[in-house]
Amino acid sequence: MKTKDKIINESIKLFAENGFEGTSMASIAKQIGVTKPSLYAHYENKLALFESCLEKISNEQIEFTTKILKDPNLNTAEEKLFTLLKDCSLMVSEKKYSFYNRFYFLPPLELKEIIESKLEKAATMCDELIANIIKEAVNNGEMDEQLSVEEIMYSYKCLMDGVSCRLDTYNNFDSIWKVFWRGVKPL
Amino acid sequence: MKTKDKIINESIKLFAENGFEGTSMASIAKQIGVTKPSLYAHYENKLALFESCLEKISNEQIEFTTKILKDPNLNTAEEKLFTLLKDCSLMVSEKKYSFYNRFYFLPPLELKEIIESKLEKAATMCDELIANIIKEAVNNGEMDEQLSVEEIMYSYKCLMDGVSCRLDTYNNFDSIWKVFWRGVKPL
DNA sequence: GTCTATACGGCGATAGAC
DNA sequence: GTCTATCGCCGTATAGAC
Repeated sequence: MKTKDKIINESIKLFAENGFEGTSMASIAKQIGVTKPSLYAHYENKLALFESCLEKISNEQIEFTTKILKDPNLNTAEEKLFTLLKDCSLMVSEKKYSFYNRFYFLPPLELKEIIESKLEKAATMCDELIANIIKEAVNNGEMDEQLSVEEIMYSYKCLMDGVSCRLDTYNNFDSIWKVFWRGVKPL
Repeated sequence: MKTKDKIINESIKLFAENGFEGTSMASIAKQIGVTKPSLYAHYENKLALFESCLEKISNEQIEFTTKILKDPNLNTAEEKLFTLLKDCSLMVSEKKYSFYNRFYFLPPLELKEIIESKLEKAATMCDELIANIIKEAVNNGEMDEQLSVEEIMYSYKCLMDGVSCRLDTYNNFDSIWKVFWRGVKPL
């Protein structure tokens, strides 16, 4: 792997674990096995490096969500949405989704606008994909037509936020899913 | 208000907004209108100040949860749990619950153990209070007896985590609550 | 592109006068 | 208890040799 790619990959992990201010250029360099100034040969400064991380994570998030929700092996909305919930949570342990969550939920004030602008596209696209699944499920009777798409959407996204901010507590998703599904299926 | 109390109150807000490393002693001093060394007359160092914040927040969290769940004006489990969910979320904008969440969900690695030990009591006590409400509701038929207390507990706590980590998205709690309650009430 | 050496600023913390 | 002045450290970032 090229140095530039190593830098990005390790930076994502370190930023996810320690935050922006908690991650020093020295610690990134050490992790890769180069010296600090080498980083500046590939990225103008710390902020530029961080922005590249945001872009990579944003693209991966879209790719990941699309792959699951358009997977031909997953037939029902229930299968698709459950798999997405579970896999997002598993991604937290790979330090990728936790990067997304950390900076989405708790952006450092001075980076807030940059982060929002870089992650907005992923957030919008993923929301749209999920909304389409829900619409279809309401129409074909898999979910209760007495509920609006917005109501289901808010609930599902709340589950996603909940499970992804505290992984260890939710090693068993089945309970959470059971209650949610009782709530959205036709009575 | 005494200087010592001013320090704690402003520190909680600043730590909640900017994290531990993102909050300098200088910024706390400036916010209060004193100089940096004055802080050290009241707290031994930055960590000791932070630990005092943790203790205050932990106590307030217990007090707050107890007040709602034991409120004689709230009669049903549904009223109590809905009120708790909503008010926790509103507390985020007062920078108190967001302090709790920030350090509970994303503790800086070197402070992880200290934070857990200081917030453990609040977490355990609040969980117990909630579990009792749920048990009672399952027993008196307000919730479906085919669901276990654990299943409902996981789901409710997931909602709490979800709504409190992203306040702006959930200004309308009714949708989320509607789906949850359909999920737990008797069929 | 990578290194050694270094500039410069902000940080936590302290000394000592009032 | 509060201040001014200052220390030592570590952070980002750069200069310049190889």
